[in-house]
Amino acid sequence: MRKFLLVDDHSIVRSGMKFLLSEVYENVSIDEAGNDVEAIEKVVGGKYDFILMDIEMPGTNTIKLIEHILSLQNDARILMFSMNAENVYGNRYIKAGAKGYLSKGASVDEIKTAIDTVLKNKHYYSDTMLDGLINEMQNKPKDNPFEKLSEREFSIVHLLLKGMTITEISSQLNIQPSTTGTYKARLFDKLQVKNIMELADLAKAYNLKY
Amino acid sequence: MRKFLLVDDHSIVRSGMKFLLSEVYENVSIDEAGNDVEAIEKVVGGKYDFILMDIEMPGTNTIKLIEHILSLQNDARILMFSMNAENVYGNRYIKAGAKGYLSKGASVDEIKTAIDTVLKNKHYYSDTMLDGLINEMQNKPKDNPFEKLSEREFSIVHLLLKGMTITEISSQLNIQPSTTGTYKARLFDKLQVKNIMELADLAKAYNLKY
DNA sequence: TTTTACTGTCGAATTTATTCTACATTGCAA
DNA sequence: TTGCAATGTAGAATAAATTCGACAGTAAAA
Repeated sequence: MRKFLLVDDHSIVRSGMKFLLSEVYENVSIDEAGNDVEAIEKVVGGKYDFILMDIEMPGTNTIKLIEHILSLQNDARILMFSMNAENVYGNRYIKAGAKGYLSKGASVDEIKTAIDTVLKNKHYYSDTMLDGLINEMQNKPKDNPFEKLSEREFSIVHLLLKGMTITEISSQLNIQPSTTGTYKARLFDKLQVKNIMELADLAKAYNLKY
Repeated sequence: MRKFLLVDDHSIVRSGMKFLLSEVYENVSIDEAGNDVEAIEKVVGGKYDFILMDIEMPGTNTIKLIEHILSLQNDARILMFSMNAENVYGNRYIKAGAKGYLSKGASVDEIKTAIDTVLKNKHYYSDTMLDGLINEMQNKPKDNPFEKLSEREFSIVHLLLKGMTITEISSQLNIQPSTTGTYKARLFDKLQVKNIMELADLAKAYNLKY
């Protein structure tokens, strides 16, 4: 009899997953947790063969939760999933020790594949996440990604974060818009963000003062 | 034999709901739709006794979908639900003709209650939504600037907040970039913001979920 | 019932941003 | 000391965003 644990704050999702799992796997008992505290309680109560965890749970630091669970059961097989759009920071969860990441668009079949993969103690990555992973592997990340920026790029970040446009920045710094554009492209690349919103998020995540 | 329809882009949620419903109600056939087109197709194919619909579906104007369905079946009993945080703007859906609104935090029991209520052709409101409704009835000063936005503008805000570009939004919504631009300008004007950064701040200030 | 205000939508013109390539500098590692 | 990688900087070409004027439909107000 294998034991599965579902960690998600949406009871509907838990029910859905439970249904799917019970349909595919025989001889499994499926526990549920609606938040981090419950999750820890469950894991303290006994080891699990598989843990499926939602990434977005209000008031919960999922990374810490992963680490905490792993400290209680170091061979835990955790599969993360997100109900929202593709999470660019998916690899953070892998780094924290999760065995895989499943994104919103996943079909029921893909979910099953992912679970099967993780159950075999292998890693599962959605395609979109693979890119990010490879990228990161290729250039060993410094703890603070903003440290990778040059002076000029850094100042552009600040101006950008103030909501200034390329033209405004350009005239303030007395350089050509194309130059500013180059900086922007370079720094977006270095920071692995796709738009200002993500830049802002990242800045907040590293509590960059601006 | 009653007919239910589930409209949601997450297959997991559909499975979950299906499971819940089939557990509670006997003699029901449950159809699924993953987007607006499928939903319309289903409704055209025959009336439903109950329709459960997710509020957040990419590329779908839920309000329009409600209206469209109602135009096909004017006695349709539609219950809206959201996987995201409490939606302060739930009344929009009621106004459009939905019979009720169920928010993220809903427990399985609450979901059942809601469905039962709607099935009896009565309205169901989550507590948090009631406050908003009462507020509106009392004509309290609506200090929330987002209330001033039109439906279309509102959805643009969301997409914008996701970091999407004008072009991306335009193709997702199947409208011209110039149109999207017009909305953006209008909503920026209504909200008195100058750039996305300010929009994001404002959204956070009024804890607009996105 | 006419008028007015708001909406959803565009096209064209214009302004901005982005991309790509390029080229000096400079610091540092081989 | 050579040589490469990172930097600061542009120009040209291209792509995208913005502005502006317009128009029809609708709901609300007078």
